Amino acid sequence: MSSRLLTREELAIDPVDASRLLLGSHLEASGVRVRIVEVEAYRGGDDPASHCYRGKTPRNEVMFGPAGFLYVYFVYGMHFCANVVTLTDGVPGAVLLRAAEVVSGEDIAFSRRPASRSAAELGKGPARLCKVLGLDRSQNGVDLTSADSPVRLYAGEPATTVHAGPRVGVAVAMDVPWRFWIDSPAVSTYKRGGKRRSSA
DNA sequence: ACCCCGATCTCCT
DNA sequence: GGAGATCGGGGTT
Repeated sequence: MSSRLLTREELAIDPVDASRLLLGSHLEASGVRVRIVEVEAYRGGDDPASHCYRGKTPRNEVMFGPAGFLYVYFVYGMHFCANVVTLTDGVPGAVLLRAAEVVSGEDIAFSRRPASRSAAELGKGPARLCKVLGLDRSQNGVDLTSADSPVRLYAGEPATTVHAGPRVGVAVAMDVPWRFWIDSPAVSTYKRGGKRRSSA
């Protein structure tokens, strides 16, 4: 079981490179530990799909800060999604955690998501992943690289085979394959970019 | 004040 | 496996 925390220096890289680093890494919070199996890279002003595309706001502020912090945002009026901030202070970038396998604390994970009908389903999706780890906006901005932090990120086995494809639910920049995943039953099923397609 | 955005659950086929 | 319903917040006007 990997117990080495990833460092801020290791994470201060382009989110596309950080994605490969994060696949296979472990995230631990409130009694549950997961292995990341699917992520998406987001940049800043040059990435129209990014929360930071139009500059800094109170919500995306954490993405502009130093690497190694957790960026949590609210979605659909009832869910949360978690990202690992990358790059350096002043340069926005993050990796969205889309899916993970529960490696310990499975009983707690099931208690947080009673609707799950299999272990693979526990963290199969960005909001589900947050749910099993107990992540919400109160953890926005916590340091993932500190042993004292409520949420910690550990180095994992380097991924051997990494798949890539377009990001989920993103109607722009369909040509950039910045969704990355490794083979796992917990990888979310790919849905083509939103069915609503305005003329953008 | 308004518009746009999106993940999951629950049926149903 | 697929389709429809569900909701609140952020950003811009």
